Amino acid sequence: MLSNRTVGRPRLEHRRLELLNAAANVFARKGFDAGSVRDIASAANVQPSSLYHFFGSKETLFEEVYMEGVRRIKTSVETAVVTQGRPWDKLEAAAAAHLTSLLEDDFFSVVVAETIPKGTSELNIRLIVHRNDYEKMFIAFIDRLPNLTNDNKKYLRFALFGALNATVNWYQPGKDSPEEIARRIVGLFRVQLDT
Amino acid sequence: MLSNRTVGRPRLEHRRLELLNAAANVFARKGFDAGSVRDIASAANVQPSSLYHFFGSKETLFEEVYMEGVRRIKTSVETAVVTQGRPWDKLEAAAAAHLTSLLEDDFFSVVVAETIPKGTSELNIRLIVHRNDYEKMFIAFIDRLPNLTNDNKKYLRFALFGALNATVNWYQPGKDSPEEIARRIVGLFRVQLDT
Amino acid sequence: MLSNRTVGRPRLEHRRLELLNAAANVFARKGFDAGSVRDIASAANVQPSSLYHFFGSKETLFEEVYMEGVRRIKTSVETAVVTQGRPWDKLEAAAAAHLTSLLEDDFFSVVVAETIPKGTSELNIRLIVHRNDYEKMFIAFIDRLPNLTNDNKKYLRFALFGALNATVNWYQPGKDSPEEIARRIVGLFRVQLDT
Amino acid sequence: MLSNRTVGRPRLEHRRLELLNAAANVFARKGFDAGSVRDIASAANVQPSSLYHFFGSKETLFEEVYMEGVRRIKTSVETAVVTQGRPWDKLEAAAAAHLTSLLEDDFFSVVVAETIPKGTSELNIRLIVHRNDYEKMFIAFIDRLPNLTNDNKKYLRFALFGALNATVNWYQPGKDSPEEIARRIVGLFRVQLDT
DNA sequence: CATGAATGAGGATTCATTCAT
DNA sequence: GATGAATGAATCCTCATTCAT
Repeated sequence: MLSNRTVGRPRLEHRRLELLNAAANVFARKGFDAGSVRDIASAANVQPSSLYHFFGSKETLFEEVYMEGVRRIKTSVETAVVTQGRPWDKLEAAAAAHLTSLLEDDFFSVVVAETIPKGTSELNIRLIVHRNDYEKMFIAFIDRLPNLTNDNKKYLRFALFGALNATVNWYQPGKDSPEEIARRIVGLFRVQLDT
Repeated sequence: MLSNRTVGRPRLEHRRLELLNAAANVFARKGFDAGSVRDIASAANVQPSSLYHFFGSKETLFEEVYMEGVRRIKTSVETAVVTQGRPWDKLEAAAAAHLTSLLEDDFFSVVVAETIPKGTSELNIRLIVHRNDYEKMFIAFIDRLPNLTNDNKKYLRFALFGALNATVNWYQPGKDSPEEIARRIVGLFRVQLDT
Repeated sequence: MLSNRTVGRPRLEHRRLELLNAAANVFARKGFDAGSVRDIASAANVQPSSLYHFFGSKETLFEEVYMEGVRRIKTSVETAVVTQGRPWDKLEAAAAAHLTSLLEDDFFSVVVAETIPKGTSELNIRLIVHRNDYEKMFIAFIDRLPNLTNDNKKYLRFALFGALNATVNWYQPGKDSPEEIARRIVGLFRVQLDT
Repeated sequence: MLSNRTVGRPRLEHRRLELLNAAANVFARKGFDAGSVRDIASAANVQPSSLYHFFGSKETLFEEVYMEGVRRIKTSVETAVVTQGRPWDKLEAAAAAHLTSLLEDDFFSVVVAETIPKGTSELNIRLIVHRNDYEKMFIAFIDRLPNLTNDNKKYLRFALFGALNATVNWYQPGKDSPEEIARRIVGLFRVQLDT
């Protein structure tokens, strides 16, 4: 027989996730500054004060959304990559997974893509750590590409990330799919070097 | 020989420009939402109410900063490009000018680079118009590149803009110069086709 | 016997009513424009921001005061009128009740009497609706007066309302009572026709 | 030959009158509190600071408008009255003139009719003095009515003023004319006593 | 005479957050 | 666990007014 307190847990986690979802939604649409605690609470059909049972502050709430976003992209990229053997194929698959997360309604990932933490506030520094955690994966993929100088690898990484994350600004749902976009963008870099 | 009709003006415009500079500075560092009118006023050693002598609202102030940013990048790109003859060289020179504006202390340009207007607020729609005005220039350069399908041109444009604008997130003043960065990034796309 | 379903409520409504009272007081003394949210808050020993817990805006707060004012006059007129049988007596009793509300410390009624909504702002249009709701009662009393043409009824109504509401400008507490004033004013119109 | 300084005067007075007109217009439409100095200045195509060449403050500007309003109604009532011989006819003519000023686009008179000064602010006390100056005229007309007790006279005055000034709230330009309205309203009081 | 520039006080409202219930 | 109430600081902006030019 299970004890009561483990029976109660899933309920709790469920509530937490609801709030997190609402927060992701709001932050993805409005950003950290313009997305208010009130917005989030009302999106979750809850009073603002209730949020503080689960999250210490707006900042930590944002951080949790951000971390969850990183986790999700990471997972989807990891999954996508295993089926590929050749380095450039791996990179392309990773890019496709990255874009799919970003462009198809996963608000958590959108928050990660749109929030480029700068400055030296404590929050931002923590966000950078989370983000790096993810970007390391890409660095690894790029590292294994053949025939590239270290410098080229560095610039390829920056350019690829910039190009991929910018898609949120021009992507149009009906048209080219995230996979297609990934193929085309990676293709721009790939042709010349993958010989 | 100077014309008479602008005598006296510079003084008047001077104050306006000071305030505009302060605003550019604040908006570049904090963004539209987090950059408050108070911040800007105190950066200009002025009372917040004084700003409203020159600008009708925070939004129009931001818009003016944005427009000035667009104007500056545009001018610097136009200037940089004339000395180049071959299409890829033109593009590289344009990218270099773009990055120089962005990365070297020109807050106006930074505002343009970091503000990617989305959504349908009236302000954002106006910003998009200003921005398109500038991007058209780049489209023209890319259009003249040889041996590229229309699709490739489209993706090249999106990827290049994404890669260039993302530099603000990782650029470090002491290291590679904007020109060098531009050369490397354009180089990633260039090699294969520019033969 | 009290029902259970409102147990606990009075406490909650109590606070709201306090604020409404403070607002009525301020609006009655200074009017809508000159009566500030700060005035009201400090009259209620509360922070201005606390008002927004109960009322969405200064306008809706005012509207609630106005509606409550209408409700109170209406109730007092309805009560006063039932004891009277003859049409002119009914009208006089109504006028007396109207003036009593207006002149004796009921800030809510004073707000109604002093705010003559004009113009086409959304607030004013709503106020007119509330006011008409009340004036309809008087129209009914006047309608039942004998020996009056429709035109005379119309002018009697306008003149009587004008005369009654203007009393707030000259009424002096120690002197003629509201009832006496009502009797005299109605008497001016009454003599000739009530035969 | 006229000296220069008397030649210049009319110009100045003309300007002053323009500003006064603009102020009357704004105050009539919005009232003292909601009508801002900016509103007035822009209605007069002038900078706010320019107003202070002619008027010491918003309050004194309002007071001048008010005084001018009183002067105008007074004049028009005086003129209207001379052609009448019988007391009730005089009163009716006065009421007609009063209403004509009020209802037909004379913003100055409207300000007087709509501003019922209360309270003990210095401005309001001065306004009351101006207003009394005018009301004395009406008191005189009423005083000469035959067969009325003093009390009746007092109430007649208050009621008549109330009824007349309230017309601004329901008057509709196309319908009954001010003269007609005056005739009807005075008629309500007149019939019974003018025998 | 007119005004552009500036101001400090105050306008209504929203903010993230706390806490007793 | 949830919330209604409250808060103080901050939000953008408007106010009437002053004064050097």
